[in-house]
Amino acid sequence: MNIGEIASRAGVSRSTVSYALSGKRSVSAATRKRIQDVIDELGYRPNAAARALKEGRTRTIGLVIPPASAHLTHMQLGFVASVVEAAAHADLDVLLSPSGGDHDRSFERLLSGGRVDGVILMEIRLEDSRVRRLQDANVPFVGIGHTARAGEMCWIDVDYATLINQCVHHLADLGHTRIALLNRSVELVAAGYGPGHRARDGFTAALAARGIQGMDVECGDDARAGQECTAQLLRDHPDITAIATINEAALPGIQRALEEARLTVPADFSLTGVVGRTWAEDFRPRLTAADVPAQEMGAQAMSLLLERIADPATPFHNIHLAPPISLRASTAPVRRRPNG
Amino acid sequence: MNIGEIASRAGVSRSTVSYALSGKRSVSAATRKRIQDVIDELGYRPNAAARALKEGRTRTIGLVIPPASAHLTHMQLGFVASVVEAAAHADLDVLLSPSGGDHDRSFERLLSGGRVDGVILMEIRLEDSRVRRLQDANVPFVGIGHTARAGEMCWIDVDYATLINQCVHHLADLGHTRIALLNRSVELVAAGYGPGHRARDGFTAALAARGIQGMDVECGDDARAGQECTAQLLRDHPDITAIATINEAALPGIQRALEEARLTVPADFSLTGVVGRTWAEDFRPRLTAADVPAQEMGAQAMSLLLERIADPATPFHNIHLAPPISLRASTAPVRRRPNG
DNA sequence: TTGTACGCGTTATCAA
DNA sequence: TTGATAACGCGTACAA
Repeated sequence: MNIGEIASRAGVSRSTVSYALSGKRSVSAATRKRIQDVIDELGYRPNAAARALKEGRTRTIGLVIPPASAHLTHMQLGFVASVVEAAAHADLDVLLSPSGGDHDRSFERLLSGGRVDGVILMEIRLEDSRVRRLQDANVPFVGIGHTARAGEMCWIDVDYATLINQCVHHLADLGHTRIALLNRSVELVAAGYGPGHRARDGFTAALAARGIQGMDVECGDDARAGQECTAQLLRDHPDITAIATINEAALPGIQRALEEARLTVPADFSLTGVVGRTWAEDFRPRLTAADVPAQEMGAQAMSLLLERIADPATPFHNIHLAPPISLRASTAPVRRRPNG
Repeated sequence: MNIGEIASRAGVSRSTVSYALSGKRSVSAATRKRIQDVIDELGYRPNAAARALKEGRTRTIGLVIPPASAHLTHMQLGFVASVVEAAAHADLDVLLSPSGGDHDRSFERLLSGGRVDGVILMEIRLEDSRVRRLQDANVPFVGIGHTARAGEMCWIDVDYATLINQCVHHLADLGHTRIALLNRSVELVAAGYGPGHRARDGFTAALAARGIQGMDVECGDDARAGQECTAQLLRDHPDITAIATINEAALPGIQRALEEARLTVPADFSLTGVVGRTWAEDFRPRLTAADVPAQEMGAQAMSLLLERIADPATPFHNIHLAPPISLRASTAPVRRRPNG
């Protein structure tokens, strides 16, 4: 079922069929209808490979996700979902590539096989070899997240430093003077995961500004780790009255540990941080937090990418989102605890 | 940077380069090394479109996921992750297609554009027009889930009927006589979502077998809905002592509602069902449940698909998984409640 | 080991 | 203005 088949059945030449489909030459209404009827009848669609070969573009974009994709957070999942949706909207297909290591076959295929017109890169490290590879391969790309050298690429990111900073100020305003930052996993932070580092920076800066004490704890990206870390934290520092976190997946565990310690949120203990919007609203009590608009970010990343694909000389746009902190029900003025 | 470039730089013909790469003809060691050196130096990779055009296969498989991809459950996410991983392992790329409605452009592109060698279809309904479309388009495919006519396609699925049946028997053995099934969302069940229907069938069958009473409740796929449904359920049927569920996303909400009702799991109330393994283990108390091995299922679906692609005449394999119920800490003998 | 036809859609060029 | 012809993109595999 190729264009020749359609042409002969419609009694026209192959090019006429092509022109009728693309509209790059006018075709008489009668002929066009005849062609369209045959196409509808046979369910013909141009072969993607042949078209890509000729046009030099694939109408496909690559989405590079973290390798341990089983552990995608809700926020990351929100990115994936919104990117896929935005792509579908632009009639683009999305090729998924789980990548991380340097010698990644699937990632290399994306780059040098001409499989995609552009790439969206997730979970970027401060030093990320994939960025260099993409630059060298001359593939248009946009990061969700960015490297240490902000100017070297086009990206959209959450301003974790500012947001965690604001969280701490909010807690300090409520009278909290012992605050913990529950960060992402040790491995991730050690690997130079930007949000982890920037959250820490914002945290210490705010602590210094307010002259209060805090501790910074790395925590695995799951509920169990959240529970253990929080329990440990409460044991080691019983005077803590609030936690700020960027570790979405740990939240249910944090909550369980607080319950086990007979601490009610927000009466006895305040909880805030940076999490995806739906997550914050689904949580009980509803979470006072900076709501990351994962949905819009994916869509924005896609439009940045389309712009780059259309004109690779476009200057690098850098979008640093600092969504306002939504006051909900998980923070309250500090209350002196029995033993505090 | 195409094969001709490599050929001329290595001083051989294009076909020699091709043979050196594919190994389908022997090439002298010296020549092969010369070619490989040039390839390594320039980072050449065969153009995917040209290769697909000639070979008639794309080395890409399509993964059709539910459209409202923002609401993927952990289990579904596990499928996606494991499929992507299995594909990467087989050096295949994965094209993601969010589909659901009948007029889905991305889905249609998969079918008739020759973009993929095969398709893995998720979230199948009892009557699913996409199955017919795939059959008509003659695209090898494997379902994670299956339609009402089991024999018409190749699939791998969780035997919800049997598992929920076993859950009820387990609860009945513990003395529970008032049990609720917390199903997936009304919309999903109304749309003919198989697991919802089969879970209900297994539920009513087991109730009848044990001569006990139960109620079947549909519940939205999120924590909030879980909380509301459970609260409502406890209000309407205060004599309920156990819930079985296939609604993973509702679990945190179920738990919150139980807590609010001052019911401790498992002392006052038993909770069980069919959920992804990691989810069951992360839950507190650890969930007695049929652990769906989402990871292995994705990998198995992929190998079924590879088999079908290799030989489309392969008889349809149907794999109905009924993983044993793992006894953990969320079910216990019924305890007469104050008002019960 | 090399030359070359082929797969298929697109588009420049030529013809009517 | 519309239709037909042929070349092109690139890797593969048969014939030489």
